Amino acid sequence: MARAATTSDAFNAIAEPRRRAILTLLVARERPVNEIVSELKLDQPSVSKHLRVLRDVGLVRVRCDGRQKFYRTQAEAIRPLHEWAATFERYWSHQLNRVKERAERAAAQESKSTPHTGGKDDD
Amino acid sequence: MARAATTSDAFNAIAEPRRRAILTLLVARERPVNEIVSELKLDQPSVSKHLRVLRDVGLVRVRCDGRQKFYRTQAEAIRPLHEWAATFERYWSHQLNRVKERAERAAAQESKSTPHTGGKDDD
DNA sequence: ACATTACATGCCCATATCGGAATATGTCAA
DNA sequence: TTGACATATTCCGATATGGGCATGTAATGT
Repeated sequence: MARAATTSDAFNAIAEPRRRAILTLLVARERPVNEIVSELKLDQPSVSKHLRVLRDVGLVRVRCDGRQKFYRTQAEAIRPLHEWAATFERYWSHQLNRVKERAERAAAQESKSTPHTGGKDDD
Repeated sequence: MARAATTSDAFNAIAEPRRRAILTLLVARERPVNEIVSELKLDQPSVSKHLRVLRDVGLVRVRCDGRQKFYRTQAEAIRPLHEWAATFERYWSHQLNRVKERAERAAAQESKSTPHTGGKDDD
């Protein structure tokens, strides 16, 4: 087997930096393809292919008007990502708290004696 | 060119479902490799390879003790992902609000006449 | 009808991937 | 030293990718 298809998942789809750029560009308002091309300075077939991937995983929607197609980010599709990442939030808070506490202890010590070896801490 | 390396980015690294599983498993407490193997029912070389990728992008840290290596999720490394996704939060809220408003208007109308064509709404 | 505009798709190629199996490295124990 | 245990790395093959370029298709204008 090889890597999972880019279209298999929102996680796989957003791994590509240009696709993230496209999503960012299209979140505020819909835009026709040529505008994405000129704005991000990619060539048109490339943009179309990226849009295809994003479309396949529901990260963008299209509205057709004459010969133009207006794409727009489907923000809800990013939510699962956000929620998955949020799962880890309390843990990085923990770590930050530990760092903070240590800094505070160090500062308290600093004003008394200036030691060079801190107390024995985890991580 | 091919797809960007899995080790090029946290975004690329977490595209793989098993790597996400590993991160989830290792966030609460550190574990030796064999425990990851038995817990997730993957074979050992596979786990070692995934850990290598995660390590390369700073998503896990290792502590060596004798012949064992204890891995643990480095939660901070997931933060950029969370923040990138959070960028879109207000937009999916918007959409939800619009849906909600429409539902409320519809409900209000419902109690009066039961029309079949709503007002002209965007999206 | 014909040219032009706006996108989408197809083809080729170099590359990185993941799985599987084997093997290498490193540590402890007898 | 020899052997068992814990983990890492390597080689292989199949596959999907993204860039570049050409071509296809649909809608508009003249």
